[in-house]
Amino acid sequence: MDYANNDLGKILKQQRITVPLTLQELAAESSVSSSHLGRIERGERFPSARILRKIAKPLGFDEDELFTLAGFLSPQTPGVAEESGTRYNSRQIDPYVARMLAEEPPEVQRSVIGILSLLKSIAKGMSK
Amino acid sequence: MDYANNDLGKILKQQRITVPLTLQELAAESSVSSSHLGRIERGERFPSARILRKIAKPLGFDEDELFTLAGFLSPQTPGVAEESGTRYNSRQIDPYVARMLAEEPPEVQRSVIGILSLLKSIAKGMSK
DNA sequence: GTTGACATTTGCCATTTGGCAAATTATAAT
DNA sequence: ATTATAATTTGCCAAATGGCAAATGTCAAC
Repeated sequence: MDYANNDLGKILKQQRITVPLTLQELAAESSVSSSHLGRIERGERFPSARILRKIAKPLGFDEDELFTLAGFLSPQTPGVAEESGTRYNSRQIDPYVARMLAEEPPEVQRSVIGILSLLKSIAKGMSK
Repeated sequence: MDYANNDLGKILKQQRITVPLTLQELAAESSVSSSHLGRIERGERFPSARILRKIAKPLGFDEDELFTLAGFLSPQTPGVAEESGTRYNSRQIDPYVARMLAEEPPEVQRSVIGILSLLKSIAKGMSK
């Protein structure tokens, strides 16, 4: 029924009023229909990422700021943090190895793992 | 008809294969149906922000990394970074890479780095 | 009051998303 | 080979998104 848990709508409306803009003006600047914007503000619709992105600048929000408000992005962009979910292994990464790997861009890091898996599967095949 | 312009699907599949995970395993870890994941990979569906968020961690992506790849976030938006505290200017180890490497004994970890350096020196030689 | 110009809301609809279950396609194992 | 089993794809569907146009509200000048 009444989708009550509506922070986002209120925040958006508050910001629009503060700017100030009318729904139609915001619609014009963001290329999102005013009817849709209105529904979003009063919580009848939930904006997609595409819509959020369009209205961010006219409202003076940073994109990621809005994404976080919408719950699309977690409050803090995680660093190297580990998370529950998958069983954690007792072993750790050799500090020297970690330092060397950390200097490589993510795609290289992943390629390294890819090669490692490949070598392991080859080795496994040979022993059999 | 064929939605060809599909970077994201390929990237996602590539990463899933590299990890490696099956669609069903990824489905289990992300709580997204395997059929939907499959369609996303081959470009028949486009993932919403909610879905992207769910699959980020199992695939070893940062959330904002995926959002950027999906075109939801403009490139190089500095997450929540520019604020006070640690600006993590330099690189880090990809969580997935960390997890995989941690399962290997130290000597294997070091060998991996050895191979990496070797490859880099070869590449360097070639470009000259 | 009435009129007119804006602003917001509502009705209706096409399109998209995403899940479930059945069908199809690999992949082993005997 | 022939099963058995796992993995991927397809068919179908409910729910949600978002736009357009018509309806309703609001507020000023007359």
